[in-house]
Amino acid sequence: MELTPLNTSLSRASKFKDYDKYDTLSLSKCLLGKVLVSCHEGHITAGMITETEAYLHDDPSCHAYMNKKTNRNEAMFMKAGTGYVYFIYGMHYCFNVVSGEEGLGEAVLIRSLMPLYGIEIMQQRRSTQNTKQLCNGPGKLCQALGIDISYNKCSLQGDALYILDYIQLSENEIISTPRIGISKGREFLYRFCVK
DNA sequence: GTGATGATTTAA
DNA sequence: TAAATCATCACT
Repeated sequence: MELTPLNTSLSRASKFKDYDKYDTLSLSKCLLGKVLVSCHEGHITAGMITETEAYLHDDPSCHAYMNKKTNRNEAMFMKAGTGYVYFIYGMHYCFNVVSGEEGLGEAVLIRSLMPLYGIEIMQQRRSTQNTKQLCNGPGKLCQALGIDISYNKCSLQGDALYILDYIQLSENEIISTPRIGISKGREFLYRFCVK
């Protein structure tokens, strides 16, 4: 697929708002093909979501498993369409979209993007020219889009970080596999990728 | 206060 | 394959 500049189809795309209309697994698939946009320190960067993972409330690998609230996972219990950002391995941020009923504790981890806009800024932030290496990992895409802990608990219906409708994918264009980097809950096929 | 751990990335 | 690197969490 060719990279598309923001000034054509994206400028006419509408902001996705129906976070509370989907259960978490549906939202994980629904977000594939949409575009995550950040306006950070005066720069717009954006990429199409190509990989997601679902974290359900009754799933042992979920930060909110057993309805356990901690300082870190507080955002997961907020309403669908809230950003949940956490810091891990002493150096990386991961970005999630809170989903499901408010108070339930579910989210969709955004694992990979196809860079679409602000690629030079992403290259600067990531310290690499290699476009394929800009957003192909949860920590990488956060660095590329300037997503840090200040975006935790932000509304994704605002102007700083939001999602645009873009490409509508069908079920047979999505593949499901076990999630990456977890020790529990490997039996669930909760990782979704664009074929 | 202490110690183990982690939804990762990078370089070797 | 292993090191980097530290906030977060549970608690000897």
